[in-house]
Amino acid sequence: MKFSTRAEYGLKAMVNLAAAFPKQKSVSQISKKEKISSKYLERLMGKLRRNNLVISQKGKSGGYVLAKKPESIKIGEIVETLEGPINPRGCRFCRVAKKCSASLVWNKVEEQIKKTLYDIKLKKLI
Amino acid sequence: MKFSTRAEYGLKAMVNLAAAFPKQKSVSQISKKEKISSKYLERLMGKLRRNNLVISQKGKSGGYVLAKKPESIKIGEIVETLEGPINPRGCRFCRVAKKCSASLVWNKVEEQIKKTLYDIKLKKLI
DNA sequence: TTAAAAACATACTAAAATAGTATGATTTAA
DNA sequence: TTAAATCATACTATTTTAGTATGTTTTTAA
Repeated sequence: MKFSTRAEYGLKAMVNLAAAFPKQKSVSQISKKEKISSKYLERLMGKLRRNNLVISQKGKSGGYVLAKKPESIKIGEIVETLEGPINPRGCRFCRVAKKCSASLVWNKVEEQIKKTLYDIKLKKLI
Repeated sequence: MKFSTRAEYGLKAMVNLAAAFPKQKSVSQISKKEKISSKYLERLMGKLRRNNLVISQKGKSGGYVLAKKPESIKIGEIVETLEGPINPRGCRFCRVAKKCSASLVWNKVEEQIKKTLYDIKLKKLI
């Protein structure tokens, strides 16, 4: 039961952008600072852009800016963008038939994780 | 961010044993009921046994019994036995140096998940 | 005008985790 | 004494994740 490292990488990148906000930062700046493979981070930024969490500017002296203010970006948005939906256990049987005995547990956990992640705003992590 | 299916399988098996408690049940009975590969389930039961959550009886008409009453077995014990410790993100840098910006998030999530899983008792899932 | 530095796209490879199988030994009650 | 159970361990297959490679496109600053 772990988050993937891409969630960690992406979150760190977003914290960097939050600290620079409303100025932009390039992938190479962030990757140096956080010691993340820049090519890998580039791809993660693409996902964040397609999910409207950041805005990119191409060309020399380009980079990324947050698409919204740091205080209105929820950590949950970032994590779910990079990892896919938080869904602690999607029991294949539960969906077609009645709920299984375990679903009470998974649902409760899902609720708690989401509550936590959507309650914390990016600004808090700067 | 998901639990593994072995956690699901193991939990279902434990619910079966809880329903039968204090009688025992064999792996083949449980695997048929829950449609889980019996060989795979066998191995999971081994883990649960080594963690003192169930007691086994070998030989013909053998099987497994819960080692404790269903109302005193916490779901967290089962899940952590099968999946390893709940540790949403063990940032390798955080351990050696100061906390990184993300650790506030992971710690909060860890706390919430553990609270949830250790609060629910096996008896509730029967 | 042009070269450098950035985003963007996509295919590929490597590594790790997970699920599941195979084989067989040991135990015990019917 | 045999059938049915646990137990142990090694192996294989699949899936997910991380990371690399090879470019193309865009834009600005020199």
